[in-house]
Amino acid sequence: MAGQKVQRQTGVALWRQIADRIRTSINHGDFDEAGMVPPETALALQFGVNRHTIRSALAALAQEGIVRAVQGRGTLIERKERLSFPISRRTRFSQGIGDQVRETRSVLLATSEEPASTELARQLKIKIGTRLVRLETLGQADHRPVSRATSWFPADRFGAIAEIYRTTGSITKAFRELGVPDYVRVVTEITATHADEGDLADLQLSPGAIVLVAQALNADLDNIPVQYSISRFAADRVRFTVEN
Amino acid sequence: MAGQKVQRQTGVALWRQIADRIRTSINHGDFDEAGMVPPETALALQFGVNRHTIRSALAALAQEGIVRAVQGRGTLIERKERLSFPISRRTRFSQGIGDQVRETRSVLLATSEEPASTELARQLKIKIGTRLVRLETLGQADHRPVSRATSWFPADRFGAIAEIYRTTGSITKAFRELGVPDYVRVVTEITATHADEGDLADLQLSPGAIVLVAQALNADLDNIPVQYSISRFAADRVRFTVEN
DNA sequence: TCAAAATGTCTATTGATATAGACAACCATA
DNA sequence: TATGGTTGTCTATATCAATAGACATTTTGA
Repeated sequence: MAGQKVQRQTGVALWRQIADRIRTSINHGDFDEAGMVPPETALALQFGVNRHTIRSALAALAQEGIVRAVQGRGTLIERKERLSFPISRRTRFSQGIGDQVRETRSVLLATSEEPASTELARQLKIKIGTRLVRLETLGQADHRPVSRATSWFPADRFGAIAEIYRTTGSITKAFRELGVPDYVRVVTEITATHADEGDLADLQLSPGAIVLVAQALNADLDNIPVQYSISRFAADRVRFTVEN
Repeated sequence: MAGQKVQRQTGVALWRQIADRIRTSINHGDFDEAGMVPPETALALQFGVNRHTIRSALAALAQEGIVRAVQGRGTLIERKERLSFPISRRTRFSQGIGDQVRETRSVLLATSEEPASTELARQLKIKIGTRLVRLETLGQADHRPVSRATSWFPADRFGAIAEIYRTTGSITKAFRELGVPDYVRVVTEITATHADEGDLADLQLSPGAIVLVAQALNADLDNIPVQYSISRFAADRVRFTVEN
């Protein structure tokens, strides 16, 4: 694997490009045998840059907690992870990744009531201006933030959902208490974009990082829409799996 | 929309962060009424940076062909597009986006024959070392590159697929000629990452750009795997839609 | 036709990024 | 314990990124 090129004068510093590539390689398992990253001098040769530039890249990865440099020995890999997140008719946050991590948790960041916009009314198949409950939530796996989501629910049926969610930390349980024994995923739209200000804060990312955006519509068993949500996932921590 | 913050000293130049945000806004339709981007002075105020920094961002977008500055008038939006790409049991490249653009085309970049790696053997449910045909293809919509894909097919059944694909430009037709009247998508894995060197060239992207990566397995009607592919899409040009 | 508003161009200065080289400090092991 | 390989630190220099200000050029519309 000789001479991987990096692009200059593109507005993305070399150290950041290299940090992104090394992080990808770690997640891909390229250095699993040694359990550590190649020496700085080797990386400098490989990427065709100065050793100091490599050091900047590794310092950034150390800041993220991905590697740890030990003088005299080398740079050890501390953590590698990319959770597989299934998307199916029965998509649930905690269930889907439950067998991949020790602990999943969901935190309510904020909630409010607001009238349905044109777009939300179209998605939820209701009239514009219908009152909705909005929930801002943060999904965590083993105490590391994985996703942040904004969800809307018709207020007439689910006015109390925020309070129930706050105590149970589960949408599924909240639905059950409010007379929806089961629900299914109708459609999911997936895009990718750069992390915005909120992503950087909530998901603990660095600028230029990527988020996968999933816009989803859930309906009850009578096919009546019950939830529309926009979830943003740290792209280097998750992968979506669509089973057909 | 006042005072959107940009992050400093993160290895991503301010002009690039701002270019990415403006591109996203354009694709989101934020400036559709005017058909043009706000004045440079207004953007400078909004992002809290110098006007020259805004000009660098707009120059980058002009280079991509997304906007065009006209002295005395303003900066016009030239192009906005994000194709919707359905993922379902019957996912096909050209069919899926056929009604959204005037012309879709698929080009064969390269082909070769190679033995199955451990990973490919696992996916295609064959023995390691089984001979495979590898196809490198480029998908275009209205003469703009949208995706690049690497596909593998068992060589015993599909040894001639490269030649047929080269003339027809269609996997579906090639399958049909080789005795596979129909096929279905078994599973799709979706991730997002930064564009690599090949993406930049083939998809005409700039560094720091995002690609959506879809790893897919297709099987014939007897549920025997016929194709494993890794497709890379320019994230700002497509969106995946999962119908459940 | 003039003025306002917008983009285009130029100079100057500061801080971040990248290269280059040298050497210190530390670890593993022969 | 001596040696080779590794990370840590320092100085110096050149280029890119960002700010600041001034003014020219073009378009639009009052």
